[in-house]
Amino acid sequence: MPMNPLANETCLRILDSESGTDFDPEPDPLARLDADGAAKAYHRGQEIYRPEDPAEYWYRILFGVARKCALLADGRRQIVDFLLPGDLFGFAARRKRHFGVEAAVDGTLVIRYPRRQVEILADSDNRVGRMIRNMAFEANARMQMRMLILGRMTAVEKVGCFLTEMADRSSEGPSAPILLQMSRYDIADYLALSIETVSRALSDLKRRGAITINRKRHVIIADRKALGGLVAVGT
Amino acid sequence: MPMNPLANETCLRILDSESGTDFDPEPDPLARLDADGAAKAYHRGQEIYRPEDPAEYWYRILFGVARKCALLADGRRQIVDFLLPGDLFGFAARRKRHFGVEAAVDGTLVIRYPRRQVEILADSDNRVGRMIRNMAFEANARMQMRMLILGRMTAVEKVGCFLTEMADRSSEGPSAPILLQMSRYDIADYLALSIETVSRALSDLKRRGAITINRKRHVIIADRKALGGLVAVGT
DNA sequence: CGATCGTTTGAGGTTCCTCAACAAGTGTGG
DNA sequence: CCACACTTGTTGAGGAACCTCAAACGATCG
Repeated sequence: MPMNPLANETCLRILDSESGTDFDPEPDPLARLDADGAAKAYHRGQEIYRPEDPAEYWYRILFGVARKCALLADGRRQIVDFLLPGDLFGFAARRKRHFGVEAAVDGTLVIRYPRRQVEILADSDNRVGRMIRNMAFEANARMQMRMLILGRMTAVEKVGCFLTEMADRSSEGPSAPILLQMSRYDIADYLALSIETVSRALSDLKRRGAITINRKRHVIIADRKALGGLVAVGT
Repeated sequence: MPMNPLANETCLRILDSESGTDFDPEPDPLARLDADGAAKAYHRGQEIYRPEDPAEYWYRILFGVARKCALLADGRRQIVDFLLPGDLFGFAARRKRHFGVEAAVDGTLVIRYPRRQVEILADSDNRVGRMIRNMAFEANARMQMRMLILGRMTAVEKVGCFLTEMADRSSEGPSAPILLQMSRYDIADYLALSIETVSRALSDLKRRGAITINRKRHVIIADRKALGGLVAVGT
């Protein structure tokens, strides 16, 4: 079945205790935390947390885009994940993180919860615990899909997967035109490509009629099948 | 600080509720499950579960090595993780998995727990829930490190990281000689390289004196610094 | 208007993959 | 015991994919 590995996975990243988890009536138990949360706006490039910061908070994007990234000493950068509205992030076992998170666009709005509060809530209400576990499992599955993309796909396939992922994660639905809020630099570091290759891949997809592009960051998927990197059965 | 990103992360993959997690006295609450578990031996290449199987069990490796992998329709394969003794795997939110797991060596011994039992235990004992959460967070951090390796490292760096990872995950300690139980094929698919490139990278490291190799699968790290891909601070 | 940033496109170079041959180890059957 | 097939791993030659360097373009902003 030809499908983008990340498609239809991402819509349920957070806040979706329904879908398949058994017996979980309450839509969002974590909402109870919002009273303890502090929201803050960030401009593009501003750090939300650093890898060396003690992991005393969990965060949730309310608006905008953030990037979770790792840096090598010689400047090589890998964006591990894009964080979109609704996404919860910042957990760490053992209080230590290994990645930094920065706003990828101006005006990114982030709410912050004290980790202790969340832990206490999780301990007192096992639906919360289960929800957090499932969230972590989902995140894991996504990361694993991304490893397949990073490791075994060509440049054009990577960009195709990226576009369908963004379409599927869009709040406006998977068929809406895609507004790429992040720069080509960010896309390149997300896909482990150079910006030039990203640009060429986009031009290539456009030439083939798989997408149309207006105003540089506005992409419409014309032929979804022409984009997806096919994921196979597991024999 | 020059360090292998995966080094010293992996020793605490499972069974380590101590280390940094706050207030968790019991060493392994999951051990209580062993009564419900069924152990089984697998030969090399035998499937432990398929991606399309309903996720009704969790598994733990007792002996041997397993590989979690994804397959593309045209034969491209990505090994997402190697599972070593002690590693717990097979969780999925929403009962659906996206990867298969197969034994990578003959005689791999795996114990299987009914998912319901684990869930019930997690709900009844919030130390278990916390432990599972932390496990998932650790797994996540590892996957993210692997993305950096897959995306932004050269072939030789990848192989170097792989060797130090295997050394650090070895039950015999990080300084013991490394017995590579998996084939070059598996290593290649783990690192997203071709087998030839893996072979050449190993020869290269040997030529430089970073490692010595006897009997093809027996590697001794001579100069650990010469292997590691340096992970940088997060600005 | 010039300056800057983000993006595209081209030319050339590097890394890694593919194809191929070969070597070493292992098991099988005569 | 050897011959043989088979698997696994190494090494070389050539080619493809992607990166680097460079130039140019458009948009935005002072």
